[in-house]
Amino acid sequence: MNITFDMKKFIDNFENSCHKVQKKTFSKNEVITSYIEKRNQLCILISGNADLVRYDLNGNRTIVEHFSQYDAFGEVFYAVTTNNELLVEAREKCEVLFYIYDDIRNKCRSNCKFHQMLAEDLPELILSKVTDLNMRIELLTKRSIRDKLLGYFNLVSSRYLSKSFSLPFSLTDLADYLSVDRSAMMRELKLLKEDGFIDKTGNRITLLYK
Amino acid sequence: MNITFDMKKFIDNFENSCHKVQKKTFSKNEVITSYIEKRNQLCILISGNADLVRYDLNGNRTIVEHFSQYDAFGEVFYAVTTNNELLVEAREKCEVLFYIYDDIRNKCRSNCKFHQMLAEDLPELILSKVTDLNMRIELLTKRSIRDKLLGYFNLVSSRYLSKSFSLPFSLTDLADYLSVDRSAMMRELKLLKEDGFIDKTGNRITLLYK
DNA sequence: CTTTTTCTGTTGCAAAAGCAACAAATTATT
DNA sequence: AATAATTTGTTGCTTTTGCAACAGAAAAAG
Repeated sequence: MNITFDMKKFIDNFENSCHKVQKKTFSKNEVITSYIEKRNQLCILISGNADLVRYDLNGNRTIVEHFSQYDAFGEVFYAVTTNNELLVEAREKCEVLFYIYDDIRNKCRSNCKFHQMLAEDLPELILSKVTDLNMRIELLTKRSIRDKLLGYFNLVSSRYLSKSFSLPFSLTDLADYLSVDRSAMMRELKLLKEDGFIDKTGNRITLLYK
Repeated sequence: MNITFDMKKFIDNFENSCHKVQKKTFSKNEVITSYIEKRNQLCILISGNADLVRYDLNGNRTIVEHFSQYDAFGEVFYAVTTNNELLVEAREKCEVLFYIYDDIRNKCRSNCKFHQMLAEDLPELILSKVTDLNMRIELLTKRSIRDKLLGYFNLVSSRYLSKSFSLPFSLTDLADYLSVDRSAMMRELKLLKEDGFIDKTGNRITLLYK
């Protein structure tokens, strides 16, 4: 995520700040939080990476969002209307800060410097979430697996400023992220290679066009 | 959109407030704004309804978002990475307020009451956008046209608190909103009727399950 | 270092979705 | 009120995607 204020510096100064903020560590595959209850939680990932995953009634798994350092997540962002399970799962060892959203908006405001600063930059924080989600929607509205793949590769490519990059997750996960069948996606990857659009070795992709 | 503060009252008191805010009226099919240039615009729809529409290179049209009274939109919410055209088009006569986002965050803050109030409620405003987009993503990640239709109908149904409702747009537009082929969607609607899931007369839908 | 588990790559077949085209119905326009 | 434009409903055919199943590769666990 693209945050305009200096999250690192901000987080570094956290320790001797507000006692209401909890910092927890999770190991691989642990569930960081679930979006079932209404806790109005806002979480920030300090290290590691994690996925927001939905399991639907047909047994499909969807990676709704992928989080890396300094990304924000939590129920504040999600009006849980669905009866599907929504979990944030650690992909590797993760450190996470837990806030209560109401504390950022109200209570702590006047007395706690930490929450006050966070409140100050809250619009930017949430706004970067919005732009992220809009990019995700643009991907998902592409009509074919091919266009979804190319769209995704373009995003990653421009993020790393390089035509060549490693995918941030496994191909199995990529299929769940693009919301398509894995084997169909593998087939399309092969075709993209054959048609000279990309090169692919393991999960390293090189774009050959433009 | 679900805003927690009283947008109506807020808008009503606008007239004798800040001269930087522009109010414009658009007639049906007019382009309210385009997301090509970087103007950092934030718009609020006071009346009417409009769509954020994307036209891609394959000639597909996608309704990215649908806006009705008091919904917010504009480039602030969208990091335009794509080379596709992104337009907000009026579906009927629309009144729209135009803000510059920076004015809300910085300049006007101390002296203009209107911007000050808006800044105050900005996190809530943006947050409701986030939850909207998340619902949209949930729809788009459904694997079949049937599930997309049912998911969408559930949303509308719970919004109107009724199993029976009129669709807020035409079936042609619904297909563009769900990002599927229109004729395939029509076929699926027929099947949903035949299978006893829904009843349908024109664009009035009645849910027959649960 | 060996075993177990997960991930990758592939395929044949079935199902779903897209495309194209058209007539009928509805809605706008003059 | 007549004409034009758009939307709805339908269908045959084609293409794409999904499903199931499996073998080999790679990664994780013991």
